[in-house]
Amino acid sequence: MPSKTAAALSPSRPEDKAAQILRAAREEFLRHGYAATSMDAVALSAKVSKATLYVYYGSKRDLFAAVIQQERDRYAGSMLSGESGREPIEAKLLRFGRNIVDFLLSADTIASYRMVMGEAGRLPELGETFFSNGPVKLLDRLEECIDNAMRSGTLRRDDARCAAEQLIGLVRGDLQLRALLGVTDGLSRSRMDAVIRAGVETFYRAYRPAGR
Amino acid sequence: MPSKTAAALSPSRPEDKAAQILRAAREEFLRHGYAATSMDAVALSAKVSKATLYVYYGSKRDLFAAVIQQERDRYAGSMLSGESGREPIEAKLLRFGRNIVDFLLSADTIASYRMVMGEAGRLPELGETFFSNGPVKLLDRLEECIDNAMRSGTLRRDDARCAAEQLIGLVRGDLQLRALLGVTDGLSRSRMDAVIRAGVETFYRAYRPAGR
DNA sequence: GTCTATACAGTGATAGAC
DNA sequence: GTCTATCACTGTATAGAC
Repeated sequence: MPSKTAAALSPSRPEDKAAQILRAAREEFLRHGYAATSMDAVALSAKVSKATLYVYYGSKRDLFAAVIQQERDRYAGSMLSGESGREPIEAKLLRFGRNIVDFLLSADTIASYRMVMGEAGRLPELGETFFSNGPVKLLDRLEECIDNAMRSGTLRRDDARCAAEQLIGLVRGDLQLRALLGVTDGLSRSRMDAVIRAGVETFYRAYRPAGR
Repeated sequence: MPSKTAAALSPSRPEDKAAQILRAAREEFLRHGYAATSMDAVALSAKVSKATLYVYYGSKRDLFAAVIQQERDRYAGSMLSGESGREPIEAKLLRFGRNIVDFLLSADTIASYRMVMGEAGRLPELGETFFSNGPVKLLDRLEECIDNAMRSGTLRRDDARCAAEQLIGLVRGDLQLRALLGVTDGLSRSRMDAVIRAGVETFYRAYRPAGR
């Protein structure tokens, strides 16, 4: 009963070892970036030996790719949910804006943007998958909401996709850029909310139905 | 007069050696990022020995900081100039938008954003100086232009700073994000111009004077 | 000031014992 | 499958000749 039971008899880790490694790798890559993260550090953080690590992920690039693949899924959250039909459109837009900015400025999101952008020049396919499974998903959902509002006459009819991009651009302002560059001032709660409210107001001025 | 004349007698390099090193370092850092750039590569590219390199810049971080400091100045360009008073406001806004997007999406700008963002988490003061001497300068100039337009009644009176941020956010759309992530499709000239025109239109809808 | 040569730590990746 | 020990290599930084 050597190998088989030995594996079954280590019950202190009910979860898969691959997932354990992936979690550690994610943390290290997010904190230090790709090039500055060593496989030693990942192995140490995952509490496995480096050789074991290479059993699951053939190379550092493979491991990084797996982390990115996993990261994109965070966008599938319930960012735009909770809508009740009776809610006034401006309140709804404001809620969307706040949720979107909260998400974009969360420490994890900022760190993963930095991580992917830093390597996008050398690993372009990773940037593409991140983009099409991350930001695009968010845009799709927002477009749908805006399209509904346009069809119901709550917003002026126009290109919903374009409007969704514009709403994001407006509420984002320079907040995301500041966060990505590590500029902490100008990111107070009050200023963030002021930017979001002003963005929503501008959006509604441009997209309110004629005569309102 | 050994050392003094010796320096004067190497006429093959009229420019300062420090500048020569800085140029090479900029190129390497922009292309490969901070961690993935070796001092060997910089020395090779600058055609000096590594020891010489360490004479001028005490460490790799110092050299990187010098590159960032230099990079911020690229924003001082004539992005918003060329304005003739008679030009209609919409045409002027469109010109601004095109110049801003052209600048933000240029290969050099994208590379320097990636470079600074990638290290902003570990070298926060660099991100701050880059931001306050780069993007903020652009915003200042745009604010001034919009403020003038608001005072002259060409645009509705409101917070000019906020409006300037919003105009940038609108014309930027997802173009900059795409470029930073290395997503090449969706960056055609025609789509870029469509995004910019739509952004300017939305901006003007929200900020045109009442009754126009 | 500039070079060659090198110290010394750390890198990704692997071999072999268990 | 997992570990320890090690490989070949590259990294930053410096000493010493000129």
